Amino acid sequence: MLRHGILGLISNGDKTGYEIMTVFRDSLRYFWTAQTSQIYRELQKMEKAGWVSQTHVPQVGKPDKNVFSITPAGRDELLRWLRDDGIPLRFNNPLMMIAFFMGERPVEEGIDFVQSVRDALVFPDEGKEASANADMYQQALRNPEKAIYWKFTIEYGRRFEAMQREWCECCINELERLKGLKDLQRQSGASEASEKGDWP
Amino acid sequence: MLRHGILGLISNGDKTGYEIMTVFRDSLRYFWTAQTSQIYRELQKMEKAGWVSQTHVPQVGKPDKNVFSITPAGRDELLRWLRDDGIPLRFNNPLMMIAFFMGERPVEEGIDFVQSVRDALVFPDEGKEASANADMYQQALRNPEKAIYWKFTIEYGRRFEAMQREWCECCINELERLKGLKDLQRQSGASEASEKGDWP
DNA sequence: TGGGTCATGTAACCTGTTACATGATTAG
DNA sequence: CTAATCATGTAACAGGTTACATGACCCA
Repeated sequence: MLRHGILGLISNGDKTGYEIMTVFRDSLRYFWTAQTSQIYRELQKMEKAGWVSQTHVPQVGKPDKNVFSITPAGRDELLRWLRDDGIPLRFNNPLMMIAFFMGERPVEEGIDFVQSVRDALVFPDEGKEASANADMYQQALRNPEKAIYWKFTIEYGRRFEAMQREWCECCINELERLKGLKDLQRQSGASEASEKGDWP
Repeated sequence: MLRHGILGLISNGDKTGYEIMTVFRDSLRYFWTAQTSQIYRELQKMEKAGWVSQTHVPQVGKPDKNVFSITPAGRDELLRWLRDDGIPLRFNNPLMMIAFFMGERPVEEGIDFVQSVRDALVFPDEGKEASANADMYQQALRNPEKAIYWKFTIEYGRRFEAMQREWCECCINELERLKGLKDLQRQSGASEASEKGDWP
């Protein structure tokens, strides 16, 4: 996955490992993270596979750099990947792994947990995003066919975050109700209550 | 993550590696997958860490089994994890990685791609789910405080899938519009058109 | 003078995937 | 008779994380 992601970035113009790192950090971070160590390792493997070629560029006042360019074989591989590698729909979600076992803790702490999740959800300011990666936006103006998919991934992130926020609100409501029920039970003896959800 | 997930499962009752595998396969698969090879490896590490203890149980007519039980130290670790390990909100999404570079292909193939994504989204039938893991549902009846979180994770899956389906529909609409625009440009010379999205 | 940016990586480790191996019982 | 279920793993590889190391230049 990362290997092909890097290949896709280089296909939009030659890049150094450092530049690739900044694109992941500033633009793709909402769906993928990558450490420099991993990027440099993948670049070496890609060169061995013949997908990219490397040029050493001496610089003055800055460290020298290694610029990577895509080869014809790399272009073939990029298209093969996009065509043939299938659709990955299920991926591990560590947030749900934790949520699944939250019943081990008291209800009050469960409410705190879901509230922290909700508060941590802040979708990026579009103005900031634009300035963070100005050259991507420049390219987009010249190439609407690529820009449309970049917009799609941003939109996906926006919707995902909205969905999660709504989910948090419903969870908090249900947990508050359960808490109220438990408080009642602690005061009186035994009691029954209707168990109906908030869910549509 | 997986290590603590396994610990959580064992905390709800002693289990063999095989049983843990079936729970991941039948119930947790919507947010986490795990291979048997990985489960057995983690169990050995957990025993070395003192989180679980292992008992060899000879059987007749079936292979012998190793049953794992949680230790007091394991219970402490489970609660520590749930309390202190922070909230993981960003995780790599391979679907978006592919979508981001789909502009390398012709618009028609982009439409096919998004349609395949949409068609591959099928949320599990709740009736089937219930029968797949009958003992979990039995436990849920006796323990509503745990059951509520299990319901939350299922609900998250349902909402996530609905969100993705809507996203696909919007993408298809926009791509069809772009395709129409390109067809027009191919017929006549140059032309302008308003670039406004479907997005709210 | 101290922190940020540009620019490169290595080493060790942890986590996840794929492929292989065994072997009895049971249900169709 | 054949496929699935129960039940255990190992080995090799691929992918991701953490920590460390270097060094000049520029801005406050």
